[in-house]
Amino acid sequence: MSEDWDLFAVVRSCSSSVSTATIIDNSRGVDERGADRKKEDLPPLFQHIHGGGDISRESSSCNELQDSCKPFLPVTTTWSSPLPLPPPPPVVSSSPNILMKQEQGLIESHQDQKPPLGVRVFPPPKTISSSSSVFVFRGQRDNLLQQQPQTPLRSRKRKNQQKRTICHVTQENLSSDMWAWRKYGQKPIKGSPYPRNYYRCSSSKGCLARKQVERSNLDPNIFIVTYTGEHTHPRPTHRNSLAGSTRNKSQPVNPPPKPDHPSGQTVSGVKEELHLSPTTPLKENDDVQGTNGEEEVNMEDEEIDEVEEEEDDDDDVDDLLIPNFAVRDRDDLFFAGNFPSWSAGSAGDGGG
DNA sequence: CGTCTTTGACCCGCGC
DNA sequence: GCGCGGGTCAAAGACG
Repeated sequence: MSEDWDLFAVVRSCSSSVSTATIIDNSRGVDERGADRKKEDLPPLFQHIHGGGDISRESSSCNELQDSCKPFLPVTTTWSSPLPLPPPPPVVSSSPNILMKQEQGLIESHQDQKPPLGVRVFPPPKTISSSSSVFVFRGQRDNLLQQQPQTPLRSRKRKNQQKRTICHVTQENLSSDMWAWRKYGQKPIKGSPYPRNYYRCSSSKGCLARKQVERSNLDPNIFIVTYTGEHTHPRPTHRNSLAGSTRNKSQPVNPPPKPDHPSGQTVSGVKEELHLSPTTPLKENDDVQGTNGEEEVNMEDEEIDEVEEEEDDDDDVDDLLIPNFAVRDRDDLFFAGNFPSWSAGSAGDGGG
């Protein structure tokens, strides 16, 4: 039962088979998990979980997200805005419509618009549409950027306070993250048969970037990756192969803490795919975005550029809606400290 | 030796 | 104000 979670430990490395990646911005203020949760087979392409709007804008914010999700980004850049969203503010994901509790089970495909192949569009969650639930993250972005010096020992900015970027990825993509993550906790989530794993960036000691990985109760094949905080260091060109990096072979993966799920859904059936370890060394051809692999995802860099700037203006919206494809190597820009030159390759990941 | 994983406990935010 | 749940810390063990 818990073996599966070993996979979660897989936050990085692995094959670069980026096929399914859903990036959505969610706010934990909603409790829609009961929704129809229609679990449809996610297309081999990466899915986009949010209803329309200017992708350019939505994708703007999440710098970190971009970075983290980048690996998940498929080369296919399909986008569609099926939802008649109101004129999105000049900011990133200010549209409540785009926010959804994917993890909660709000996933629904807006087939009406017939999104491009591989693209999954989700209608604006009715519940979430309430500004109350949607804007829980308001003003957090700033905090994140400044909280570093102020962050108490336990920077537990509540859910509604932290900027969170949610990505839905398949197991395959799960490990496509180039960042070095270190697991620091695991907790059973109420309402979900699967526990949530907590990772923090181990590339740098002071890095505030965190990552949560949990299996979607809707589709066990989908993993919900939530990124929080920002990396305070340049993106590693290569994963540091630390001492215990590859220890997933026979590790007693933390068993899924008694599934709260009434259904008693078993994690089995997915374990097969879980063999990766969060610290698995990155493969050369994997994504190694630090150097050139990122190039693969470069589709509309320029567009991204614009968006990024816009996001800057936006204080209210901390939620990041980053379209998978939107993610590019522009990440360097979003580093807390801006490392214009780290792109050279000597990111000093080892602890730069 | 250094780093990572696992696990229990603690702390705190949020809802009632 | 209380309880629940989530997020984080810290210690022990394990691996390369």
